[in-house]
Amino acid sequence: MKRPGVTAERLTRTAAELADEIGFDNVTVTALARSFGVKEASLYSHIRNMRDLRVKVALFALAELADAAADALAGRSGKDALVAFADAYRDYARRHPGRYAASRFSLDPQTAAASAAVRHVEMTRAILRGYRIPEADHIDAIRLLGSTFHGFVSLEAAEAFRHSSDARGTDASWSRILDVLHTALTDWPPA
Amino acid sequence: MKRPGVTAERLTRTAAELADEIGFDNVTVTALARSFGVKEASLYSHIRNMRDLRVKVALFALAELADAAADALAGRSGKDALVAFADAYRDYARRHPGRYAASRFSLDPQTAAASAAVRHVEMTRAILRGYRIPEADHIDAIRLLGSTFHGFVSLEAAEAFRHSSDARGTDASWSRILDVLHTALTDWPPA
DNA sequence: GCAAATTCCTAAGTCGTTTAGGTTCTGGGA
DNA sequence: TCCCAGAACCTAAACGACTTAGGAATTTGC
Repeated sequence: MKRPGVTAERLTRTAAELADEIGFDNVTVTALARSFGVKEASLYSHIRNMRDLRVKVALFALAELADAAADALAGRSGKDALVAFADAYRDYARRHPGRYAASRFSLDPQTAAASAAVRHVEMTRAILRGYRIPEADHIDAIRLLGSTFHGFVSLEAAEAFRHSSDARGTDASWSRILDVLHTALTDWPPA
Repeated sequence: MKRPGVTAERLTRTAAELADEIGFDNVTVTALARSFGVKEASLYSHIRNMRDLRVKVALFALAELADAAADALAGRSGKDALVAFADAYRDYARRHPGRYAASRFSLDPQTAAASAAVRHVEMTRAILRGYRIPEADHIDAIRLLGSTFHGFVSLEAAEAFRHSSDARGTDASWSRILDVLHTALTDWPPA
């Protein structure tokens, strides 16, 4: 009777996949144990508790997303970089809604500081260097981009754009918004 | 032995208050029943189920937020209106984090169409009329503002800005972002 | 081939959601 | 006033999710 071979890593991966299928919040010990053909209690040899697992999935998703963004960014600059970065972000969220939700899981300070979230900020900062924005304003610009990307993507995921009076697709709005952001960064208003 | 006098309305209000204290996701039948001095099962005379209650709280929050925004908007126009509207949004989210989270609860199409969410869109559209933006682009601008506001506010709630290398407060970034949005709307790039 | 460490199990307790069905309170008509 | 219909509340119980304790089985390394 061979053992299923559960490990913390496989648990994290499977939880991430499950999250994409049924939603991050619906990933449960029961469902996870079932997909390994194992009893619930057995999982606790590998994870401390459910929160611990969610953190692991969050870190996994953050790293994966950072990798995707880095790939998209490679060799690009200026508006090209901005769009590629933004698209990588949105594509990931649409391809992996559960993992994206996981990446939004609120981490405690030290965990966050040691996570790939740092790379996200660094990449955003790299994009900003393609524009003439005072160093002191970078933090504001980073927050602007982060807010807009995350806001759009999460509203899109929640289908909050579904009932706009206008039947226009979200793709068109997205590229328009990137145009606007590019212009805004280009003509960054002085303090 | 006087009866507690539970009603759907009081349940909704209490759930909203509770959400602000302990978080929208942590509002449970048990906690709610306890705060009314009543058994769990008794709540089911007033609501169909937990999801039903969450929807009620979402509608309540959406309406309350729309009222606050409308107040803020009264008598203002141009950038003044934009900033007042945005501030109303952010203030509400900070004063009532649980209700704000509730207002993000994904509603089904018909419920959403009958909700105060419609007023939110209308108010945003009203603000846009203060700028020279082609009617056809309004939907994009609405989505831009909605994304940025929601994105900022939710990242702020998740304390995602906490560990930015820069120790700068979020207030400064917020007002800067509003400046940038104002400029972007003013110099709306042609298609 | 054995001992230790690991993996997995059973059993059980807690908490949250929900239903079924019974009891008690309340208001309005006879 | 009395009563009775319907509303408000209850007990009991099932189910699912999370978690711990302690034991059995399997794998690993010597």
